[in-house]
Amino acid sequence: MSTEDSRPVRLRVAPSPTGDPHVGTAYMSMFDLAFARQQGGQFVLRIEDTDQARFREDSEQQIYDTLAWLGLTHDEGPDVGGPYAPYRQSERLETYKPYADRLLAEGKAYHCWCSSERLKEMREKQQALKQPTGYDRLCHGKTKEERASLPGFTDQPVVRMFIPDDVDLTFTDLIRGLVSAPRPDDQVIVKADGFPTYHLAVVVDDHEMGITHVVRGEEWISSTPKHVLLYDWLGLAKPHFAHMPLLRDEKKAKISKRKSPWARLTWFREQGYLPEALLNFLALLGYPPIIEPDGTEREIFTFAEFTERFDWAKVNTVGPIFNLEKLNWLNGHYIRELEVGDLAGRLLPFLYADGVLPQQPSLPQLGRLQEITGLIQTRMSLLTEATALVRPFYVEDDQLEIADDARAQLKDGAKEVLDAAITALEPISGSIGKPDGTGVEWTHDRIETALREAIVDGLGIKPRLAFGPLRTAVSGQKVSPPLFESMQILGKASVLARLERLRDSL
RNA sequence: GGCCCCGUUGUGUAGCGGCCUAGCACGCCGCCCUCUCAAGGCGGUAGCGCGGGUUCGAAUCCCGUCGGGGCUACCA
Repeated sequence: MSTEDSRPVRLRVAPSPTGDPHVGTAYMSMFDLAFARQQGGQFVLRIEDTDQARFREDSEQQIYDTLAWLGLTHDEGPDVGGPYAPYRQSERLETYKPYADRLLAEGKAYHCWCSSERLKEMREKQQALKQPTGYDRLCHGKTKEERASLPGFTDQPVVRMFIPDDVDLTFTDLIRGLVSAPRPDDQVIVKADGFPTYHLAVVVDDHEMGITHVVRGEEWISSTPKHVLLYDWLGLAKPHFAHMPLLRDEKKAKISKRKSPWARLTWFREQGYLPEALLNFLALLGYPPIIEPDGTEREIFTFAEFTERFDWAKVNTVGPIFNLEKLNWLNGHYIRELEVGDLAGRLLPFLYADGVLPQQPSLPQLGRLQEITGLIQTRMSLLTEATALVRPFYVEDDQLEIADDARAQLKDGAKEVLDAAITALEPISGSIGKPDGTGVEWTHDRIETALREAIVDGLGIKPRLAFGPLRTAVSGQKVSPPLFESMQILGKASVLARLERLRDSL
């Protein structure tokens, strides 16, 4: 496998549009892209839609959207075109036919008219006898007429590979070294509907598109001998193979969209994950952190840093379990690193969706959001968590909902505390100050000082007890962003109205 | 069942024959800070699946065993 080493490096990701894009697609794409970029090569997106039964209309667009969201942009693909178009297998049907015909003509493949019922029966019999399953070659060497007289015949034949006895079961993998794989069955390469199966299509397309490195999940190891055989039969240069470990769920099974919500790529965006956090997290699965020159490890890094040091040999062979807790921490970390304005902007779609802000927020509303964001930045691990924290700042004072648990924790002295707070805050001017910036009195410092004097010193109540009722009054919640800063943002009128409202309800 | 891949704390990983009384991160627990909750700081918890070898010496090499996973489709 060295004759093709001089070719420009080209990698591809080849998802099937059979539903929501899978997180594994992003995982593969990231490693593809990293290596392609490092080598100055190209990254191709090919849509493998040969399975007409499972095809889903909107799936392809979602693949574009989610990969773009993650910044895993392809150089060539159905949507952007490229020198090897078309990039959709369903549009390349005529491409595969000559290859299949050639195999047929050379006796390396043969027609098979066996009905699916017969094949099923045969498999069950083999299973029952504890035999390895595999096609029994009933159709091999027979003409259609000869075969038609036998049971289990269908009119439309498939094409099968005729696997030789001495088929090479080993191949070299970039990640695993020398790998041996199971002996293949007489694999179907063209279906009765004329569509190629994955095995034929992938080999032909990878060859025609000049793919030099095939990166895919570990589940493909067992199919690789078939592909190697096809390359050899067809006289094509073989690509390098890299079989990535399989992402697994907490039960250690291959992650599936059925069982794990996070198998769906769209889920992450919906949940309020940052694409940079997800990417960083994915890079940590089955791959070591960056080791600094001084020997310390660093788990937080950009895609560019990852790309720079990327090495296939460092990819682990163990399937990592997808651990949401670590992702959540990472996401929180990335949120904290964001510029406040940037974060506020990313919050907007969620606040619209949750009805906290109108689609066309006013300038003051946006200005207030900027201030609030600074207060809640360390208090979220997901963007979706902002809603509950932000909402109290945008509801009318008499519409503020007081949560049951917040009301429940109010002690007997709450009314007294609220009264004292109102009295203490009344004298502070709520004016917005002079144009030169002076004259502002309603600041969190002033508010805090006044309240401490009145309640902690004046009433002799411990701080944590003193401010609980105020927090409940102002935010309606048991926990909230810092109280005095919140009061500053809300403004004097609002704060007093809320304090009075709670007091009056007691 | 058959074939193949894999096996370091709960999770992600470092380790590639002596530097390991096994490091780092997340999680968890405790303390500090503190107006709540976070964030932050400090400390703690827990692991080389097991059994044989090889070797002066094994988490690192070999064998077996057990365990997990994948494939076994006219799905990818």
